[in-house]
Amino acid sequence: MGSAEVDKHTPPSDKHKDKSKDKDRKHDKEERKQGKEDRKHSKEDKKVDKEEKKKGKDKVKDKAEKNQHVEVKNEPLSEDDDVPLASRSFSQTSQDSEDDDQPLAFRKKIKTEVKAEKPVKRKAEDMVVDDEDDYASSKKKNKKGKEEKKGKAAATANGASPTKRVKKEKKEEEETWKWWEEEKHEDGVKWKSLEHKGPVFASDYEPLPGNVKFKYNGKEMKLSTAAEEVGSFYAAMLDHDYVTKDVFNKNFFKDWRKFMTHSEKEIITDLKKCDFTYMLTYFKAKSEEKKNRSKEEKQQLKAENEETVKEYGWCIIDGHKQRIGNFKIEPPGLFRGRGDHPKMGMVKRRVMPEDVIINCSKGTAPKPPPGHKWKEVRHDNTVTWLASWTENVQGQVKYIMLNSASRLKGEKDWQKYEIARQLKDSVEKIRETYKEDWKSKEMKIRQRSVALYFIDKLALRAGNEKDEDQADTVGACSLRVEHISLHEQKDGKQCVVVFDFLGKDSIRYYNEVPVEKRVFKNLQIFMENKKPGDDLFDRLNTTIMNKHLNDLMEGLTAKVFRTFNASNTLQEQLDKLTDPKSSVTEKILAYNRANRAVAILCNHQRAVPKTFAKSMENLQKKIDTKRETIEDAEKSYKDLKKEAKKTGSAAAKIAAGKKEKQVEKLKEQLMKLEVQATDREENKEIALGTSKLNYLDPRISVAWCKKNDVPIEKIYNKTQRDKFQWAIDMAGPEFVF
DNA sequence: CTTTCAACTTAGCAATCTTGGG
DNA sequence: CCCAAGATTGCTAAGTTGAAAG
Repeated sequence: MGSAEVDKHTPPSDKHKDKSKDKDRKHDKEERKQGKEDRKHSKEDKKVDKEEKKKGKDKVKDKAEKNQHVEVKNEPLSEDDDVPLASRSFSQTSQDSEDDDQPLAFRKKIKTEVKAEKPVKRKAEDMVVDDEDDYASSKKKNKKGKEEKKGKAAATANGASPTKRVKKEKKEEEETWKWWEEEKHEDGVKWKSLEHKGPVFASDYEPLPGNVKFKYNGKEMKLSTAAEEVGSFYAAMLDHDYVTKDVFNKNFFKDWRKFMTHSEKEIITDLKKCDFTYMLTYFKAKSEEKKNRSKEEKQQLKAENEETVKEYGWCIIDGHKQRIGNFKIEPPGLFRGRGDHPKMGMVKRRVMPEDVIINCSKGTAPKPPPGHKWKEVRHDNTVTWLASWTENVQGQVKYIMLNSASRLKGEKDWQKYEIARQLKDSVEKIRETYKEDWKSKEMKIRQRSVALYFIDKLALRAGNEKDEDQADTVGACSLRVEHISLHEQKDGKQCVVVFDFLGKDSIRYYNEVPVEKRVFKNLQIFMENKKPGDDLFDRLNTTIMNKHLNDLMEGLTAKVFRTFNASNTLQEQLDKLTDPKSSVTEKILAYNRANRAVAILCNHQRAVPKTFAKSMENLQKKIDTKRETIEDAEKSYKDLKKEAKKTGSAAAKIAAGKKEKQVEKLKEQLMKLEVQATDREENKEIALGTSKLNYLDPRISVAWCKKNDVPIEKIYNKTQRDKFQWAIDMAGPEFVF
């Protein structure tokens, strides 16, 4: 399945999230809203009124606050909305410097501990991976050579060579922990020991210099720090599309007023009368300045960043030092929702230590920044996060978690693909079952089976129900009547279903799919007597679906189909497209094409790069000149050959031979360029990264590389190799998904 | 049962870094 | 050496899922 559909995703002309189409959609939207209202009532006011909802949320907040105890005193959070962003002053810089003294000892200790442990862990099987290591280290050596040159330059400038030192240390850390050869934790336990330094907070707001003005109604006005900070969030976005949107402006202004002083509130009543342009100009100048910094400054800055990574970017989990994924707390700013988000423009508050829950081993809690306290310190080893806080716009919990190269993430990833492979074994039976269910007398079962068919055939997402205060997007279970249209005949095909809806991230999904007659009939029935805004599968939701799936196979959920479908397609396409006799370049094109088939299946799109046309043009130019060069070279080769024949001189023969080789080389270069052009053109509006990172069993790619003598780094960059270390190590050329 | 919550994966875009050609 | 195109990384929003609460 899949491969046949793969190419059919191409809609007539405008398959992509054409943002320009938003306007056209607005009309539909009104209708949908109407439909939604109807739905709401027909479903007996499932959705609580806003008023009530708010109450509910407050309740939740109360509860959360009651929950904070342990190790730290309860500091009642003041009504968050009204706290000016900068009201709690806390100097990041002073914290940094203070922490710098102590942690050093801390850091050192970590290092020696880790080092001491490693040699013991390394076993004989390490030989297997040694190729990799060799390659990596030789590459590093190269890099180091370069670095050293740079380092020298820096040395002359700084009197020291910081780069060199940093590099060396990096190398030491590089020794990999082969967690995949170790025993797993018992169920539910995620770690035995966990120690870290806590998150890094956003730096304090720096008030604007006095000469950067804000004008209201044409008159200069000095804003209070809090109002200025929030205002500057908006100012910085003045060039962005967002500020043309009503919802954005309305939300921003409403929230902004909460940060104003009483008198500011009285004066500033209309966003349209606000003039932020001086602020924007100032920000632009500043970023320009930043760009033009001297080399020394840039190096210095880089070194400082590396220093914070070294200090806060790592944790020790079960005795191993592992990288943290996002150790920085999100800075305050304006919420940028994707698509038509009702909350866009709202102010995302500054997060303080008092908002943050720390999770770690007992007795190892990091110190909060001076003058502050953590909201709570807990020691829950059934979860993987190191710190968390609740974000104020959507009320969601945000987490600090490990990097994808870590054991915790890798093990889960591995397990995910193992489940997908299990599905491969039982998918045929499952398909038989749901096809049988298309005939069921029970509506619920028939809806379920049709939805499952979509999930399986089209790799649609499950499609949870969404609240009114989120962008309106759908997936399989939440499709509405308006999202599909049925055509008995279309382009010479029978029983065609046309899908047109916004999925995750408001990315448009458009697809014309011929389906089995039975499915078609069922859809007709499901749509009977319904309005466009009504649910297509009104007796179905993701919980029902997943429960059913779990009965079919342990661990099976809707998203496993996506993983399975993607990985399976890659395997099939690779088998089909790879010519063992072709060059590495061509093999890589084949790989990219297989990858692309998956991306199309999963609807992973991207905006056409802004520079696409130009870069294509450049490439074409290069190809043309290369062709000319080849022509010339061939001509002179012929001449040389003639000459050699005529004179019979050895020198001439050698010259001819040289020319011949040159021609060959040039031809190969041309081929590479042409392949590159094809690849790029085909990739214009498709994003390969997401599937590569999240859906394709890395062992398929690793095996393919090994089998076809393609170096792994042609397929995976450094980060990806780190993430998939387990697969690189364990998959041999014989692996099949 | 329905709703809410917590935890974790998946997603595209923006910012930043690297590279390679002039 | 410089610059822009291209590649990589960072960021954080938006999904899925299972469990708890109501």
